[in-house]
Amino acid sequence: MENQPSNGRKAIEEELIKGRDIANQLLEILAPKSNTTQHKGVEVEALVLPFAEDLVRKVLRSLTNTLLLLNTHSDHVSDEVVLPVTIKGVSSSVKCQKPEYKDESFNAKRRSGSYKRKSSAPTWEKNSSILMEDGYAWRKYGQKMTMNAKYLRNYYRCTHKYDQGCLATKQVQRIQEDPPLYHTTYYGHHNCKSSLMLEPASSSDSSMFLSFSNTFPNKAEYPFSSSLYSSMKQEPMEVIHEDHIVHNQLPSSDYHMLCDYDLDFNYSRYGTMLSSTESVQFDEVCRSDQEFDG
DNA sequence: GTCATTTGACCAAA
DNA sequence: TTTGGTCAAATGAC
Repeated sequence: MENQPSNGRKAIEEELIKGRDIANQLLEILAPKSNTTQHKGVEVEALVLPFAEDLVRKVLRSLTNTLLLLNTHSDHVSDEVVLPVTIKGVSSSVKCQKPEYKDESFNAKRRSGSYKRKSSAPTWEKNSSILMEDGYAWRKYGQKMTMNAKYLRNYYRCTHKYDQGCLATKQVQRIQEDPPLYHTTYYGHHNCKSSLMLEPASSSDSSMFLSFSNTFPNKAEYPFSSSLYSSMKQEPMEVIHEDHIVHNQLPSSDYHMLCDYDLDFNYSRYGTMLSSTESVQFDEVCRSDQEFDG
């Protein structure tokens, strides 16, 4: 970051300050400020949540803009957890290419010629001690035991691969048992409109790039990063907080994850978590080993 | 009925 | 030939 041009650095600082301020506002709203807030219960939540959600969106936008700036003005992000790289022949900052396939080629059973191994260069990689959602709707399409790995590798594609031609995929592999450590590798960029992350920010052209920018560095470096949690159709919601996975049955009309930013302040302190439509009591906390252990 | 996951098979890169 | 990524039928949940 030291090498940022002054205008770029200024813009980054502004974005970070903005994000911090909005996060502070959000914290004030969510923090149990007084008894009056508490005993009003549900009505207060109903009033507060939409505003809180709006603030979170602003925080996310600000932070993703920051990451955009970082990637625009720097060849690398100095972080050992998130490794933005470039797909072979495709800059990470350009919008996604159109899907290679045509509609007619999608008809059905192509058991030949469709197993091309992807480029060995991922778009993003990250290691995380917690399993984080990333703001996109993923559909698992396979799992495999790989060489030199103790655990299954899980393969996910964007849910909108077929309806919007989104070619983004990711692989999640548990690499360590205790403490749990997961390696997530992203390939390609989202060109779908599955996420609130695509809500147009000030610079609309960045949306494609931002689609993967939400893999923030660790929270130690970005203490004001925020978190919403996901809801999944047909599956108990998994929220991992401090090495725990919290399962909640969240009805959801769409297989749509909100975002995954790891919130710095302690959610368990408030006993609730936020989605776009509801807050859910944390009443069950358990460690889960089942998803990636097969 | 619809949609997501599971899982064995297929296929191409290494 | 081995390994890894993807397909698609079977299955299950809602």
